[in-house]
Amino acid sequence: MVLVEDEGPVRQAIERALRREGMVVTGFSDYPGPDQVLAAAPDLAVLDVLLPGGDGFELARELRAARDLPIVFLTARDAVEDRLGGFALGADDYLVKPFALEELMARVRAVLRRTGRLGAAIEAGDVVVDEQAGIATRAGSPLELTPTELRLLAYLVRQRGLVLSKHQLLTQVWGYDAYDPNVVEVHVSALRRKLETHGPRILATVRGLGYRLDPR
Amino acid sequence: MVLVEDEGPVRQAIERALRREGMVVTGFSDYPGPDQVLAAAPDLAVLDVLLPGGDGFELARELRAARDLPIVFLTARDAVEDRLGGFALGADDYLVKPFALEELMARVRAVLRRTGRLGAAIEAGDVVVDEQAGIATRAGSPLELTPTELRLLAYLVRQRGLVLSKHQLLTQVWGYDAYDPNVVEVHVSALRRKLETHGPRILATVRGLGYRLDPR
DNA sequence: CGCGGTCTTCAGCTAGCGCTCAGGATCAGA
DNA sequence: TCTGATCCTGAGCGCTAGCTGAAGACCGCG
Repeated sequence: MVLVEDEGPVRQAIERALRREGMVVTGFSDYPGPDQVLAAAPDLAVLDVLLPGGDGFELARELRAARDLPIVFLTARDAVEDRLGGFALGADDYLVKPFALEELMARVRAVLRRTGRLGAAIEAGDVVVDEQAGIATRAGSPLELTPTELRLLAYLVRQRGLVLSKHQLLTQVWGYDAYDPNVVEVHVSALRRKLETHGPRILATVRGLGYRLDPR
Repeated sequence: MVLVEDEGPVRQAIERALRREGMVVTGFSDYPGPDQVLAAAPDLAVLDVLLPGGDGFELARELRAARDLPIVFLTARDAVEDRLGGFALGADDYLVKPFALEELMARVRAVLRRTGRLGAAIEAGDVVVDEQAGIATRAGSPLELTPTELRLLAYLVRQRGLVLSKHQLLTQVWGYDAYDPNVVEVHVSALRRKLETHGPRILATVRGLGYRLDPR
């Protein structure tokens, strides 16, 4: 991950957010040479278009010439119209300032997923989940999970150790707005049954708060 | 948590919702000085953009200059276009009014999680509380606390060394308006029983005034 | 159109939790 | 030492969160 953005606070906020997702971030505050960028061996570059000492589009062109690197642009409003010709130049996505950090995160994830550079298996204790492959195992034994159970388990594994409210699970795993706690309860129940055929309970209920996956 | 919102009912609703999530909320109904805000040592600020006597953006700029504080804006629809343009990014997230409370909660949680300020355990002496994980320990041993006891302990830890009146605890921990001192007494009693299985008394009664957690 | 698999809804049950109450202990002041 | 106020705490009760089996809704597929 390479990030080029001249405004300090903005850059820091984005860096923190990306690191939070487990990415390795190299930040530049001024126009770097293509060699500097490529030295970081990034999977993705996030470039501000307006840079002191250079132009994000020009940098992108040079990077693209060197190797196939997904690029997301950050642009000021008026820059869009003029230069969007540069979109043809191979931006995988772009955001118009101002944007919420959440928005950028979503785009970055999407681009990485699309370009197949987003990680494979994740694990917590003896539980391994490969969402891409649709496979989950515990202590080496495969778990026969339904799609929903797999997404649920994957989310729990990613957030292991944290209490996740049912509402949070509904929005994150199901994409629901409505709040029907029982849906979660039923799937947790089913997931536990399958998990616990291969070991002790690791998916704990925290009454009044939600659930927590305890890695061991 | 600092919340700046001039409409009383809206502010109260948000405050209650945030407190239910275990956050300590300081609310302002009119434009506060940056010093006032920072005095609350917040992990996050939720700012209305349109304020009597000032401008949420200006406040945000001052806060950001003083320290690295995540900020979520509440904006009226037309305000977005006009004003947010100049502001570029800087906001960790923003919501356009009207919005569902749940929506705000989700954003706040997301921002806190991302900025790593949630799940950071707080401690006083040998007592450690991780509200995000729903776990509290004393001298390394886990305390089996009910949700209410956990919230109570977390608040006490955050305000360690200060005398907290029962009324204050009721409003901050329970979100009550009514005043039934016995409710607090009963829960303090239960909390002490659990705390004191792993060490001496650290939760002192200050007769006529309230309680105080004495770290050591 | 029927079938298998999956997800959701429903309803009954259980147990933990928070609150109220009351009796006793403790404290401060006279 | 007496007295009233304050605080502590065990006991009990109602409520609700959570669990789960079963039935109904839904969906893709042949």
